[in-house]
Amino acid sequence: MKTGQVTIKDIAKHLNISIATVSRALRDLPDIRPKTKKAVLDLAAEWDYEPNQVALSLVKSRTKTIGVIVPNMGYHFFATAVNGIEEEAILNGYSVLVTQSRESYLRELTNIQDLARGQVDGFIVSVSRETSNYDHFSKLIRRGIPLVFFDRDIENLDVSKVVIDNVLASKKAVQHLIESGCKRIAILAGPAFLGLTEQRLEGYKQALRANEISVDESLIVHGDYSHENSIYLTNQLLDLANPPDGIFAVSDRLAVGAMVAIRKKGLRMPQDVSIVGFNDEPIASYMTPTLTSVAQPTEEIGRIATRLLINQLNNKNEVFLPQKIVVDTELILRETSYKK
Amino acid sequence: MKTGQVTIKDIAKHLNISIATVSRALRDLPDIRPKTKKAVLDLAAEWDYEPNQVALSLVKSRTKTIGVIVPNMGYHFFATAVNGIEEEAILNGYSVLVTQSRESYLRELTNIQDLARGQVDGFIVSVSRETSNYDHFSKLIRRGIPLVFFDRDIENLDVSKVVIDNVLASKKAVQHLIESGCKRIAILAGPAFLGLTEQRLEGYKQALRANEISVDESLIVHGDYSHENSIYLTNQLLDLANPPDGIFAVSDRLAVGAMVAIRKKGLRMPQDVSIVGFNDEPIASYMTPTLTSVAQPTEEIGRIATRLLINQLNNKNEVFLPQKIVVDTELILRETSYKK
DNA sequence: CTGAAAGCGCTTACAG
DNA sequence: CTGAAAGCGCTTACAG
Repeated sequence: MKTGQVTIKDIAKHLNISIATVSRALRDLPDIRPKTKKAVLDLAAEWDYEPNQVALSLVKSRTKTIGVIVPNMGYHFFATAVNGIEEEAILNGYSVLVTQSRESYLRELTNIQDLARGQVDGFIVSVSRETSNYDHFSKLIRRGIPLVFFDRDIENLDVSKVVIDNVLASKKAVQHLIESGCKRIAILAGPAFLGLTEQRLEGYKQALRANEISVDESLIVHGDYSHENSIYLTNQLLDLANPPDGIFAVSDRLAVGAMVAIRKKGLRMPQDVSIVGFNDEPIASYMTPTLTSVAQPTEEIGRIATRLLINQLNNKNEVFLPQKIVVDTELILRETSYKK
Repeated sequence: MKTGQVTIKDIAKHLNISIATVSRALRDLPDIRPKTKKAVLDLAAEWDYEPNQVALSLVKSRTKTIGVIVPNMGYHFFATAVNGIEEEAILNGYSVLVTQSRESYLRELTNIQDLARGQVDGFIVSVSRETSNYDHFSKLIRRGIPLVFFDRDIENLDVSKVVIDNVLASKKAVQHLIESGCKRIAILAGPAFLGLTEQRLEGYKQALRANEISVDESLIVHGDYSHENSIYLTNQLLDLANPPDGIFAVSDRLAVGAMVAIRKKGLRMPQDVSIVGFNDEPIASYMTPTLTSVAQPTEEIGRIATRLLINQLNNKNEVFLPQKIVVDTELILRETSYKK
């Protein structure tokens, strides 16, 4: 009985054959005497032999592993997207290595650098809120390491991406609030400087303009996605001399914070204030009242991103044409807004 | 300008020196002529050289990577625990590779097998609900690959673990319900056959017995942690001829489902039914009414597990004594139960 | 059907 | 201060 990690060398020595023969037996290659093969397989089983992937990766110059970097797995959206990525990766014989940037540029940078040292064949990334320097991505491209963005992307970078039409999704949400009778609609717009934030803000403005409602800057508030911040911002809105009667939150987390703040003020939803969230997380159905929200096909987004990446990986020597896939969203009507 | 992955061989050739010298220059080792070193460093920077971790791992026979296997990152508890693991790992120069079993034994098995092929130095695992065959863990131990359990563990296996005292935590929760006036207390007990389920059920029974309340089997219901299932089970309880006036749910997910079901029946909380959940997830504070719940130091649990594992990794040649760390829980009182 | 040799990208004694 | 050689665990032509 051998202890510790068993190698083909150990097996070869014990059986008095060459490592090449052991390798062939283990991989079920032809041209091997049945008796030899059986001896190798038996001993391998007895000794719990497992091929060393690290050695294999070195020989093959590929790891069959995809690196995924998301801001935070605690966000339901990312946990779901990663599930889609994993499913699709497994289907194609790939493993997935997930790391979080925790919204820190530095962390995103080191995660990329670490994994880019040969541990993964390519990356699927949703950019951290803090990231405004894109050199780490450019370097990846320069080094020929495939990269696909999803959800939060970066403009002007020659990579594939899968996103939703944020302008349109946001416009539809605000249009719904207008149609259900809201006159003063505020937006909890998320972190400033995030491309996604700007797009959703743009959709908000477009909807107002289309209905000849003037944009009131005091109804536009920015901030991170935390619960506490959302409560703080909502109180700020409700304390205005002329408070909003509708709030569009660009995430369900923000919407939930808003609901808690509104309830605490003794206001009713949707009678006093209507709310629309974004992402349609499970919590939208758990709240009282249940929350109207913009749904994205989150798992599918992960799957598409994975397909794009694997496709690029499989055609590394052909010319690469970055693709931008835009998936549809759907407004799910619930109790925090009037149906129309 | 070189394209593709640059190696020390490329640099050595271009500079007309040996790879050993390049290696030394890159790693800042002594005994190297400043001029040589500068030439190497400059070229490495120009060419975006990154050392190949795969090759390094092979040479060093260790990857400095910890494999983590959890049932589901979508559960807030595991997302939080993994955050703790990551923090502690980074602090010690380790990377973390996270995979999900998705509550599937088969998936847990293949995840372990894949990562055990040299990709990680050790494992931190919370066992899948389905797992009743432990051979994959025994094999790990036999092969000398360190393993630490947290939350959901397995008895009679020679490994370290970090857990809470589930019997005690559960007993305290039920005692609280009794003290706040509940006469008929039901338990949403989670998946049967999970060690953790049995322990929490045992605590429930102990609390009842200590108060001379007889155990009514119709008030004990099992099932998975899904929202739909929780609603179904709660309806079943509420439809009893003699329905409960208190429910102890062994997870907040179950408690939230129960709350939705109770609300739909037009019952009030805590006036008609009191509720206590488990884990004290953020959602406990978002619900209306806010949810009383048993809090565990989840991040800290992850950190402790990581410390145990790294410690074992650093002392591989010494005799190993498995440790069982039990951390404290705390009952957080909120609106779904009467304070006393 | 089997083995010797080269190589994947790196580190590490050992010479000089 | 630098290089040649062996080795980490494996695969892959190439001989025989």
